[in-house]
Amino acid sequence: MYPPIRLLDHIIKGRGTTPTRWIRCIITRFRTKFLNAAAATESCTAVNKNSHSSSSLIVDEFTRFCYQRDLPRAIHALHSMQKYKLWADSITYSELIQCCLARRAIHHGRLVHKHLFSYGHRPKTFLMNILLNMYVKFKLLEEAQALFDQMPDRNVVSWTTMIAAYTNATMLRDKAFQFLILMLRDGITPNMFTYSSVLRACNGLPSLRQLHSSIMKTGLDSDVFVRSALIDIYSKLGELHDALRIFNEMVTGDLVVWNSIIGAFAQNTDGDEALNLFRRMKRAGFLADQATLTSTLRACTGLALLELGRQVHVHVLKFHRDLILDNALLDMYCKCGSLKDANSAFTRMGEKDVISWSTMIIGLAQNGFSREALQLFESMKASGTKPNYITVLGVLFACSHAGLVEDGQFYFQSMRKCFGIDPGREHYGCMVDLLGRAGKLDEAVNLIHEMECEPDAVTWRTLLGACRVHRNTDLAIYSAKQILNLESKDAGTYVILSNIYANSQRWEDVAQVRRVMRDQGVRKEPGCSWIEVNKQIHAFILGDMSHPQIEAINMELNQLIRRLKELGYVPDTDFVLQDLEGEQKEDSLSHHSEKLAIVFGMMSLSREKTIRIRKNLRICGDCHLFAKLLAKMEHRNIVIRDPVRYHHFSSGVCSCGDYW
DNA sequence: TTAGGGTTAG
Repeated sequence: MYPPIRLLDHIIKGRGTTPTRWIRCIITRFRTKFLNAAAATESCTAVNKNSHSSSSLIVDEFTRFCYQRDLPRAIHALHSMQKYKLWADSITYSELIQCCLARRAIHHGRLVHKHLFSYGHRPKTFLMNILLNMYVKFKLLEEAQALFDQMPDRNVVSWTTMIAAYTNATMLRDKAFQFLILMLRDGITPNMFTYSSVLRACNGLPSLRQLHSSIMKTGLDSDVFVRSALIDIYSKLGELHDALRIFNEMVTGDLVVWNSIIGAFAQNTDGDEALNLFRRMKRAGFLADQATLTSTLRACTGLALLELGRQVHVHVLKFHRDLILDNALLDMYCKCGSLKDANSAFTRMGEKDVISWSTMIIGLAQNGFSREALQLFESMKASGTKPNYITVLGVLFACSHAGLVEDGQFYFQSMRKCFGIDPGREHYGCMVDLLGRAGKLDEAVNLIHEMECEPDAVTWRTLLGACRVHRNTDLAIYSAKQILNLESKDAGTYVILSNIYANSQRWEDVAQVRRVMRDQGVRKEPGCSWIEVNKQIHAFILGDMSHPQIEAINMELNQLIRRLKELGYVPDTDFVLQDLEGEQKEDSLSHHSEKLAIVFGMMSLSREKTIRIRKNLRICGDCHLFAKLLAKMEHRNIVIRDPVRYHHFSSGVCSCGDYW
């Protein structure tokens, strides 16, 4: 027998002493934890031998059922106690309430609450806190608040429970701060529990810095919970330097703090740093858990590192099924453009939630399988999973990227009625895209004017993109001006505007745009493409000659272009964003970063391997044509991921059907 | 004896 149990048995059997009910409960609880329910029952029976009154028997029986976690019997016994106006001790009730929580039995929880307050009886603060926590965990904040208002004595736990409750309710985060102030006015000192909760409620740097300095004064910033909350909130507010500084100041880690900092970089699209930290963590001797792997997968997803992602997948298999991790794995395969792996991961999932379905729908749509995405959406509805804001966005995205105008309009018009989702700015954006791509520019403009919320720069950029495709100069200039009113330093828009003027030979306007760009210090982000070869990431930037094999790559590229021209390839110079002429125009196109990356991939990877490229800007028409023809001529599979979607090139065609 | 931090889809 576990040694402390012997000692407890010694106490229980008593040598003449009768343990108080409180001690007996502790013993029963101890036995439940370390032995089993039968042993707990045995110790209750041992206690009962000393009890003679029937009321004591009823209470003891209730106690036993509570510790055995036999909810129906415990509730049944509770009714008897209620009839005889009997009460058990606080710890027994706390066991019962925890049991109600675990079984999601709110009805029984409310019954216990009623019992505790019947006949003018008032439970201790400790027990009221347990009840408070129960309502919070059931997300019944109004009931929690009502109970809190009734409490004659509120201690630091009562206040912290409410603060944590409001922090978790995103819409009510301001209340968490108000409660901290009220708590201080009430003379209650916050502790590490309070701070680790309230930190997440900070919505801006000033409030965070102020709170951080109060925490520093108490010295509680050394607490690991407070520290990881600090790292997390600084990174969520985009202050990664502060997050990393707090992390580095730490003397010893624990796993969650590592997870905080890895998650911070993975979410802030700095996957490289996240992966570096992951390696550092492993060197420091920590074993990754589900949260670590989820963040690591997200970093792979952001960087489109399929091979590394597959390695993480091997680690994932060592763990029990975890829905969040499974979803991250699914997204990784979708975003790395490997739909085959994504499909098998999706099929193998034990449990699927709205995120799993949405990830797969969006993944299919982005990879050019719009019809399949819509079919999956129908299966999702049939499975009983309710679509949300993002699911519908994925569905509309699928329609707009395949020119399915009627389907898109149907889903858009029925989303409120069928799924109870109000169309947001992003849904309108998808519709503007859908109509714009299909050449229905007037309808797209009308829709923008009908929007229930203000259009933003993204909405206008969508329209501008459609204007470029359908060569509507006037509307393009109008859209560009709308964008620049909202975002005066948007480099891409200036470049497009100057290009539109150049195509219309309006050289004075071109000069004017260039002048504004110079005066405002606007610089266009250079095109950059990445490719993973032998676990190394190779970056190609337009105009950058630093890659060690750049000369060989350029020679190979020029040769390929010559051979493609013999087969009828004509560079599409419409995409040149400068007012250059003839040969020069063609030359600036021929060194777009994705072309360099593709050629490098061809030189480095065996023919059966897919060449996978990720790039920071959208692919231009000329590179698209180049990739299609090259895929055919060289019998290669090429996948290019741009910031919006994927292009799978094979046998001279692209999965996007030249519609993007 | 009760309360706290990190992980997934646009």
